[in-house]
Amino acid sequence: MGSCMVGRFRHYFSLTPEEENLLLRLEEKQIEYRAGETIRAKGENCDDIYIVRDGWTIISTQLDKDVRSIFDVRLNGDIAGIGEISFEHALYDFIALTDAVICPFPRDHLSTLFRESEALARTFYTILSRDQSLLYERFISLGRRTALEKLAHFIIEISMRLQMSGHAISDHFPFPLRQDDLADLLGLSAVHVNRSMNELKRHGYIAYDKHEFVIREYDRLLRIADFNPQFLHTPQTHWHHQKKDGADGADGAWRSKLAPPR
Amino acid sequence: MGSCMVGRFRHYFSLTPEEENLLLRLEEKQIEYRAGETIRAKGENCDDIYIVRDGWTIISTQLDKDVRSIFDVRLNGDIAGIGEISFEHALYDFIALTDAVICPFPRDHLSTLFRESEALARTFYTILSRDQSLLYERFISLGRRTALEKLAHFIIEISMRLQMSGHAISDHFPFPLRQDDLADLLGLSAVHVNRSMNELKRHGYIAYDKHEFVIREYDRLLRIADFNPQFLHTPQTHWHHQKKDGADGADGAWRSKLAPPR
DNA sequence: CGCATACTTGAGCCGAATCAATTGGCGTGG
DNA sequence: CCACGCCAATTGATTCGGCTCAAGTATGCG
Repeated sequence: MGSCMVGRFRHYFSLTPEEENLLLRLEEKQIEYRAGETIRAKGENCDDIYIVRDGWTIISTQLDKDVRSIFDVRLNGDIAGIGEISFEHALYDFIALTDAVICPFPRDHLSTLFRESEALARTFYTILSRDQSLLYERFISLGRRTALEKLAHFIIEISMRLQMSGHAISDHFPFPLRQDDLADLLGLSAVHVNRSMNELKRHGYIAYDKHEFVIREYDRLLRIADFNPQFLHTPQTHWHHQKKDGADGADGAWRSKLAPPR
Repeated sequence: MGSCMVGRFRHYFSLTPEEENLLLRLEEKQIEYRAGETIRAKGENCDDIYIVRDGWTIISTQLDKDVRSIFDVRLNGDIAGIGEISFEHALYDFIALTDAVICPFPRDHLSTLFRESEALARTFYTILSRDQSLLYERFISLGRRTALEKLAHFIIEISMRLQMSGHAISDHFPFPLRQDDLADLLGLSAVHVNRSMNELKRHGYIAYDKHEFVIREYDRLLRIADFNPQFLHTPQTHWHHQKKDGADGADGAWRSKLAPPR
């Protein structure tokens, strides 16, 4: 089996064998974690950067006995820990939500990689850049959206990220987040997450059983969430759902082209 | 007069003359904007990266006729636009709040700079890294803090950032944000910002006249905000306020050392 | 002086939090 | 195979922080 980074970078341009080797080096070491285990706790040494190779993980912090904040979900092919590169000790927790396979590598590998290949460096930036706009979009959720909108937006975000990282079907996917995880991620109470999720379900927009999630009315969700796919570098081909019920003035806004990396 | 980047980098290590020249190159071009002007609008070409040399600026987006979200305030010495490096068109607006001096430079300059000096590259990362933890901290505000806490936290953040970027006194500074800016930044309504600010004022924790801001009880604010200075790379010497009224169990938490950049 | 743009204050309402209790699945051990 | 306990999900009742609407006050500026 290959590397998940190689796959991801191929998303943007074709790699030379040397570049492929450089990337593979980042995933030389693989560590398995069980659901719930802490990959790297706040305060620990943070010389390493991580690639999530498999499983769902979160970056979070425990503010108090019973108040937590989750900053991000890191999935297959995502990078974690660059935000703390310049600190001596990690500022936040990095935790496996499900069983997970993680590839840690020393941060110096990055410098080497950048030195060896301009294209890799650029693509690395591309990915980091996407991650930041991801944060910005969740910012909007936290600051300016209702519970229903927050949930709709997050569900779509996840569905698209999963699809981009190789998950075949975008409207049917595993969803290991518990309701209190969603709460801490979206700035809600678990109780209210429950009510809102059930409202989405009752309307038939979504369905879920155990931790299998189904999006039944993609475009309805899109409209609720006012979702802007630009920030994910989503190629148009990923967008077939929007077609039906297309008589919508705001449509053009997200019928946008992929920004080609340069 | 020198470069604000040079000053900022010196904060972390001493520069060789060559490195200083590389940095100066980033600020070769300077453009002045008037308060309210848009430096770079959403949708525009974003080949440039910006250094804020003087003035207050924000990164924001207009979601609707009367709903806006502000992601960040960029001050003297801050960098803007790297988050969009990989996109063809800017995703967010970059706006001058006060009269401002901005130094745009082509993104390629960054690659050159990275190639020429390992130390500069690392410090650049240090700064970006701080910016991300800044975002994370505001995340906590948006998701898990009350209006009073949000305001207290933001006020302290700004006061410390200003001080770090050369502003002499940390508890007395200009504050050009209007109440509806604060609202859009912290996920509140302008009306509620008003009430909460006045509550802080009534208690005597802060004072402001026009756009001059005074922090009267720093440690009280710190306690309200549950502020963690670690994420700003704050050297201990900046911390004299905490001394008085020190009989506080949680004190040790933020009496932490600066993480030296490496 | 008159208009515009903040800021301020009050009244009423609503979304979401909190508290509390119940349900249902699932693993463990008897 | 059932009893027990745990934990997530669910549901109801109540409270509250913050929003909206609306009116009034500064302050500044052409």
